[in-house]
Amino acid sequence: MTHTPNERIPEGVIERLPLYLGVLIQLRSGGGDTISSARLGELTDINPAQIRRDLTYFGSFGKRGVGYDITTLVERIQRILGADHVHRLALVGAGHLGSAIADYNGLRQHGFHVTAIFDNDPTKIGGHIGDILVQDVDELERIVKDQGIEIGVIAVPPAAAQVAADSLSAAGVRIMLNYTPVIVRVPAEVTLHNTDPVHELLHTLYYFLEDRRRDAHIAEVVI
Amino acid sequence: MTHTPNERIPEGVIERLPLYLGVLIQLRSGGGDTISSARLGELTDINPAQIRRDLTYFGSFGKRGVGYDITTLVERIQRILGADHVHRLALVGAGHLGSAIADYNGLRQHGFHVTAIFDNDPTKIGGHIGDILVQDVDELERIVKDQGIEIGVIAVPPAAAQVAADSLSAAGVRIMLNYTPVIVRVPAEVTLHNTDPVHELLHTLYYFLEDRRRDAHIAEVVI
DNA sequence: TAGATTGTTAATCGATTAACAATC
DNA sequence: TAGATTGTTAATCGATTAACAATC
Repeated sequence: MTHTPNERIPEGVIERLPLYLGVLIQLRSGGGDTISSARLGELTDINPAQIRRDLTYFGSFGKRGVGYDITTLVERIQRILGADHVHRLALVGAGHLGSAIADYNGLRQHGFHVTAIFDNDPTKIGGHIGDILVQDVDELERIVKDQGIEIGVIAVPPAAAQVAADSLSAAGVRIMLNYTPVIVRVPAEVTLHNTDPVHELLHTLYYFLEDRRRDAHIAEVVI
Repeated sequence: MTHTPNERIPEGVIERLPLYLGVLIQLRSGGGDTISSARLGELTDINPAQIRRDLTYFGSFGKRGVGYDITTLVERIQRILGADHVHRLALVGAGHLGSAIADYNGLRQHGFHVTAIFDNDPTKIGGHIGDILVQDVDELERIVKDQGIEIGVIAVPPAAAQVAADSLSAAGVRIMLNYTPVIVRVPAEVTLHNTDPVHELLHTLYYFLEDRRRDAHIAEVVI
């Protein structure tokens, strides 16, 4: 074991682990027992050498000549990512986006339990999403503290994003997902992740256009 | 101009451009006229040298000693990303997620027009989301072709994801966003982007836990 | 002219991958 | 033993950043 636990783990590794995990869980439920890095590479479109390299940051989980035991690998990756514990989650915003997130079964499968939902719209407060009560944002700080909620998901209109982030910070939440296009400011102790469908569309569009430009260029050269 | 148009552009650059664009549009609507890379760096948490480097892949848009003209820079980045044209978009899935995307104003601001929405649920077909009619997925291929839709967004339950992708491919869609945890297979000519909230949560959780582990370690050393 | 800030180079840093010895 | 596949090294490749000359 040359593995140094204090070595810095590249960001890319942490982005790929959830991908491996998803495929492995699917394989496990399909009754698979072992898998090679070559096969996992095919299923995820990732270079097998990279998969092996990624895993060795955390230890050696495979058997030479055989491959990786799927169940063991799932457990190891879950432990690495913190998905071996239940994490309570508060949703701010009970609109369509909030509902979509609350209804998404994948969360619970990975230990993320939506425990509270907040909104400021009196017509929504008191209602339910699934079987979770929608509560007043004014109660957020108290309820989040009481229930020991660690994660906040911001699914409100853009204008309300910063306020939501501030309430969550005040309530002691240290992990936030922001589904708003707004750049939200949070204290240093908060780990924040932003997702904006527009960014993803623009990003994808660029690569599509680049392909088309390249094809056009080739056509030109041929003519 | 040392700028070689055929030089390969790093992925990271294309991920940052939409971020710059968002901030610049905000600044423009706030009445700003020029901005320095230093200031833009503060607003986006990105190193100013990197911002300048990123932009020079596409030309030199600034004035030494002055900075960048905001309006010009917005237009340049929009052109680079393809956001200077209207792109028609079809939404597959009229549930909460589909509704959230259809209602999101940011899309239209960047030239993405949701032109058609499809579902297979008879109770949804014939209804409206905003002012867009929900149509039968069986009609997808014909309608997408007729309307010249270029982009497909998959917002269906996981079990229906591959079918949705296949229909979109058959209809000639070359850009897809998959909001499903399923790994969807598409022909080589399709540019696909995947988003899964679970991946984002796991990713964010890891960094949070890492911080906490580091703090614990420091505390240990101090004691 | 003095001050500011870009554009660009070169150095540094980090991530990916090919190759192969270890070993099941 | 022969075949397979990991774990690990070292080479390659690519991205970030500091530094500074160019120039507004």
